[in-house]
Amino acid sequence: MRTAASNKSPSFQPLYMQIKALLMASLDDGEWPPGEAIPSEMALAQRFRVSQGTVRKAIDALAAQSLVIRRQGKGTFVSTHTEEKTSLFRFLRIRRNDGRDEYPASRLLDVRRGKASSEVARSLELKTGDTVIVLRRVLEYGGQPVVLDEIVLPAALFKGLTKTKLDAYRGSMYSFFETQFGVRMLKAQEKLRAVSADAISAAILGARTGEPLLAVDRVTLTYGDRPVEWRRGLCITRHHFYVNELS
Amino acid sequence: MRTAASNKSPSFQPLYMQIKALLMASLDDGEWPPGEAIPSEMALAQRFRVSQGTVRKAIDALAAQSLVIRRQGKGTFVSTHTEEKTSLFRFLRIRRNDGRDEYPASRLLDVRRGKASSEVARSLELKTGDTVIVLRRVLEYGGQPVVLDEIVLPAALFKGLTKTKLDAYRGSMYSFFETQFGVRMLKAQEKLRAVSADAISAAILGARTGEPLLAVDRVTLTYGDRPVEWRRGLCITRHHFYVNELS
DNA sequence: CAGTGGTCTAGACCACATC
DNA sequence: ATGTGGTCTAGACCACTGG
Repeated sequence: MRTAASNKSPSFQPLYMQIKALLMASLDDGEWPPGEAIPSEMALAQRFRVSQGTVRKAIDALAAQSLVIRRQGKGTFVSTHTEEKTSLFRFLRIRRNDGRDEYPASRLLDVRRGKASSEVARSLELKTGDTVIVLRRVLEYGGQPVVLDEIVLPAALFKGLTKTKLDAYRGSMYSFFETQFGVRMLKAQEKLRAVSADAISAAILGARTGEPLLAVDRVTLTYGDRPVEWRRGLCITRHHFYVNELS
Repeated sequence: MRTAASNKSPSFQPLYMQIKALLMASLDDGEWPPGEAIPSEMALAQRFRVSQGTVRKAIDALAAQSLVIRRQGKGTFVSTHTEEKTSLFRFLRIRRNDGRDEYPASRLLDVRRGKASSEVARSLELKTGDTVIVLRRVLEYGGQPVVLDEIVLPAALFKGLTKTKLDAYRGSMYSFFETQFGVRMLKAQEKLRAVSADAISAAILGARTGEPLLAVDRVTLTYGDRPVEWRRGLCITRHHFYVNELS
């Protein structure tokens, strides 16, 4: 039985992909907030008038992208940067040399408004000179500074962001963005290079000027692959490293 | 209808996972060589006396780990480092700053036998002092040296590897390992740091002594997560970077 | 216990590749 | 025309969670 729209061969898209797109649109709209359960597979099957198996494939595809998390016996939940460590620090790749697990503390240095450089504008799909918010913060492991981040955000999406508010917030930065501004960081593209520490960075990180640092440039994307954050992290890799899995 | 072995609740494993394990064992045995097609889903379903859908889930799981590649209308193929660019350079994360696609040429410097250091022994699950083969090679982009690799292999797995044979081989190093020694590189774990160029590396890469280099330590695994390669790459990131996608 | 996601099956049909 | 993987359905049953 086919009750949903049929699709002849040219530019064919499977039903479950169409369902997936509908679900993604609802997620983008905020119909189900982060951390909450989406309707059950049966309920969604009725809503879209397809079989449960088709909804299942659509949800599987969303789960593969970490947009939702399935929990057997409980339901399917919109993923979030707010809850346990594993989702709080989903994008954090810095580890200790000695293998001990440790999650860093964040210390905010300053928040200012500025204008997008041409490089940042290109990355964030803004016009050069558009207003941006620039944060600097340090990640500390065991009290020692390890990463200096400069974070650039489109001002239009983060109206009213101030140092005071961020300092008062308890939780990760992405959790803050998610709960206070409804901006959800879904995936990111990073470019890594080795650079020499400049005097300012060296002072903040307790490094020598000229010491090699790992530079991590990140563009973070939300629904529809819209870029919403640019950041550059400078990491001192004396006692830490950046981890990656290839497959 | 359930014709295959049933499985009561304690330490339950789904049928398709058992099938997946059987398929992986056959892959490890070399029953179907890299690049070749495995039997059709229907044939496998009959062989294991399960439904086609169950075989499908097992193969889907293998495909998700890139152990096989599905090609609609043609079959399912054992993945390889030998064929097109995309699989030849599956593990290569170095890109040009200007965004142009380019695949590097490899220039082998030397091949020698040696003894495993304690660090290498730990990574490769050998005993300190076990015999290893050590290669050094340079990756060149547009004729310019960009990466200096030191590659350590357990001698027991690569008997008869010589510089002459490797120089004569046309194709990537992993393709060489796969076709000549039956050692298949399936996944890898990398640790990245920024370091200062020593005099030797600097000379080879055309860098200044002390210039920051990206150090990429890699342990590569084959079936059963057995480590079969340790390498350290030193990359000059003036005109190139290491790319990574987070999700 | 009821409700959720997870597995397994059987069969029909579609899209793609090859002959 | 045939054979491959890909989609979709419907129904049965299993495993996990929470009241």
